This record gives sequence, C-alpha cells and structure tokens, in this order.
Amino acid sequence: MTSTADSPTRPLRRDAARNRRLLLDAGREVFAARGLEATLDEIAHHAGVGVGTAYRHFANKQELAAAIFADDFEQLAASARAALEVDDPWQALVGFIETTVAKQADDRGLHELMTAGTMAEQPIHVDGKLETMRDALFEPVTALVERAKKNGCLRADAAPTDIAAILFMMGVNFTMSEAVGRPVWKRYLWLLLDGLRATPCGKLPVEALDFDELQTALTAAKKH
Amino acid sequence: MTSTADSPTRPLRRDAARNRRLLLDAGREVFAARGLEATLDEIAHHAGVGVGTAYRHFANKQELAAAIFADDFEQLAASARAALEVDDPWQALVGFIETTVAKQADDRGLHELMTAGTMAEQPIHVDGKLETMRDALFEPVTALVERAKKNGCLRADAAPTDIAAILFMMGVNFTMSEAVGRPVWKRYLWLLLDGLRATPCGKLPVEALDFDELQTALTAAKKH
DNA sequence: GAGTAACCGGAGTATCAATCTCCGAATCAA
DNA sequence: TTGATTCGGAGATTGATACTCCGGTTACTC
Repeated sequence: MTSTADSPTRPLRRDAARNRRLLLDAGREVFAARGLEATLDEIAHHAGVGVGTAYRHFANKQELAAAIFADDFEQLAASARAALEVDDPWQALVGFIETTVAKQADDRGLHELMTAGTMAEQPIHVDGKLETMRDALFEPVTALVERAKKNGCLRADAAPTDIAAILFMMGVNFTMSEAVGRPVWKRYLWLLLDGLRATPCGKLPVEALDFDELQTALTAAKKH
Repeated sequence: MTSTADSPTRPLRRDAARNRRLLLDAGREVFAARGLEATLDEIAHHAGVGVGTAYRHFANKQELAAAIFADDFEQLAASARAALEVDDPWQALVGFIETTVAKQADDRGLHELMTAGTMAEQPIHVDGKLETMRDALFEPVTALVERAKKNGCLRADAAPTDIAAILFMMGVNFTMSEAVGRPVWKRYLWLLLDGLRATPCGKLPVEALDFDELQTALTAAKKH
C-alpha cells in the first residue's frame, strides 16, 4: 500500500529520501559482508534507522536486494562484453573470470545471488529481473569459451557451463579466505584455470552440464 | 540420567536393542541423504520409532552422529594408510583422493563433518573424538603429497592443505550432481587434479594454507 | 501368569530467530 | 501553525527445532 518506489506520483520528502539512500548504502555494505541472509532489521540498524522505516521503503529484503544488485549485474555483463574485445583469447577468458570472481570475493551477497540455489543456504528469490540479467551473461561467456577453445589454449573438452561451475566452487574459498585473512581463493582459482589449460592430460570424465542442467542446478532449492 | 550408552551395567532389553539398531541405521541413511541438519525427530520417524525413544537412546543429534560416523572416519584413515603402499606415487595420491571424495559424494553427512565450519551451514560440534580422527588424516596425506612431489608428478608448489581445500570445493559439486542426477563432481575433481599435475604453467599465486590456518578455516563458525 | 521394571510413543512445552505491523512521537512543507 | 507524512522500535506472528513427560505397553523374572 505504502508507495514503495517508482510510480512518479510525488517526490519523496527530504527525510524520506535521505533515509532511502542510507538504507541502500547500508544494504550494500551489509549484504557484501554478511551475505543475503542478513536481516532487514540488521540493515536498518546499520543505517541508523528504525525497522519500520526500512519496511516502509522496501516491502522486504528481496526488494532491497534487487534495488542494490542491479548495477553489479550490469557491470558484470559489461565486463564480459569488454572481454570479447581483448586480442588474446586466453587472456580474454581468464581476465573476465578473474574480475568476476574478484568482485564476488568482495561481495558475498553478489556471489550468493549468482549461485543462488546451489551455493546459497537460503536461496532468495529476487524474482525475474536479476535472474534474467544473470542468465544473459551466458551468451558472452559462451563466446569467450568457444574462442579460447578454437585458439587451442583452452582444453577441447571444456564447456561454457564449466565457468559457472568454477564460480560455484569459489564460494567455499571465499569463506575460507575470510576466515584466514588472505585471498587464498586466488590460489584455487589459478589451480582450476591451470586445469582448464590445454595440456596432454586426457579428456575430462563425465560430460559438462548442459544449459538446462545448469538451470536446474541454479534453482535447486533446499527441499522441505 | 537415562543410561545412554556404554557403562556395562546391564544388557539392553530386546526391544530397546532392536530400536537402537533401527535408529543407527535410519540415522546413517538420513544423514547421508539430507546432511547433518536432519532432525532427530526426522530420523526417529524414518526408523519407525517415536521421538522419545530416539532421545532416550541418544541425548541429541551429535551423539547419534558420533556413533554413526566413527567407522567412516576409521575407514578413511585406513584407505590413506593403504595408499601409502601403492607403488606409483601419483596413483597413490589420486586414488586416495578419489575414494575419499566418492565416499563423501554418497554421504552428505560425512562430507559436512569433514568440512564442518567452512562448508556446512550449521556446523555440528561432535566434540573431540571425530575431530581428532579427522585431523589424524593429515599425517598420511602429507606423506602422500610429499612423495608425489618428490617423484615429480605433482606440481612443486602444491601443499598438503590443498587436498583439504579440494575436498571443500567438492561440496558444491555434490549438491549440483544431486540436482542434475549425474556425478558431475567427477568432472571437476578431475579438472582440479589436472591442475595439480606438474606442468609448465608457472607457480600458484598466494601461499597455501598452513595447518593453523586450515584449522581456522575448519572451525570458522558462522558468526552471530 | 502375575508383577514390575524397563521401555515405548508422540502430543505438548520451551526456545529461538526472522519477518513484519502498529501507533504515539517527531518532522517536514505549505 | 497545522496537518500530512514519516520515523522508530516494541512486540505480535510465524515457523522451525530441540527436548520432555507420562499414560500405556512390552518384555523379562520368579
């Protein structure tokens, strides 16, 4: 009922606008640090604002998250497109992966949103929008992978979905890195990338995921 | 108060003994399928027994888990010692890793226990015993790693703790495999192992964990 | 085959955490 | 100044899990 966002009915009162801003900023910080399981109460508190205020501005956590993470997704997509312009196909692929992973290493919330369902404890359904944006990433990624494969520096039996799988695996490394206080995730990303390099080692066992399966994996919610 | 286990005071009555057995079996199955977050209520039900009965035999989930998983840990240790007897150092290492991971792929509970704190949502503290057994695994593993490195088939900058890290990473792959209905985890284990092979690819970035850090990672509980 | 100690079952209690509401008080803007 | 809007945060609501309690049953014993 309370006018929550859009609908250009009326400009916000000054205090309302300020608080909205505060909430968005706090949300960004808290989600980054604690992941999506952070509470709206928590975020409100961190913003120095009452819970009621939080719920007046955003119907729930999901809505706040959507407002916050839209940009980040856009940035990732942009960096994927940019990678396609890089000359060396291997560098293009690896560069993209590295920036993507690095961004998620700094932002637990972003990572959980990207891997929601598979990795995240309590999959959040920020319905539609963000999921669509995430899925849109697979197009440029596929291009990057194919190019690197044709060029011969990426092993022939690699698949685009493997990149997603690598992202999933990074999750644990993020928690580990945080616990330990240094970016150990880089080590294991590197290890995986070395595994992806074309080498005289024989084929990978088991087929890669196809896109449907990846979808399944992404939406596999914790069963009742 | 209720005589819970040991203390050779008196043999259990027949029905009690039967139910205890049923609970252990059910526990094994349920933990394997649903992980350690399964409820004692749930297990009791699956055993076809009342909740009260469950709590009379085991003070809580932890106690049941300890009773169940002791063997599994013992088996892992045995397979590590066995691996040390294998001639080819690379095969020895890889073989051990594969059986370990395979066992955990079939048993979510076991995996959560091995990686508790880092991977598991709600780290269970089965105090002492199991943790000790788990930690004891690192001795033979270190030996396996050193041997494979000396032999030249394992990359020189690999560390024993890397094996643990690989185990952590497998967690997501297990959920993924389950969601998708085929053992995709094998693919990514293989990928990681290929990354571990000695190849002309340059050193890994970032030092490996030392044992203290690994300990930290293992016990890093989800903060309040 | 009767008595009793041990055990069973599961409804019910206790606890905890997260989500969201409500309303008196404070704030803005006309 | 005044009324519409927004604030704040105590607490109602919901849902999950952990564990207890006790009337009734079962299995040993003599």
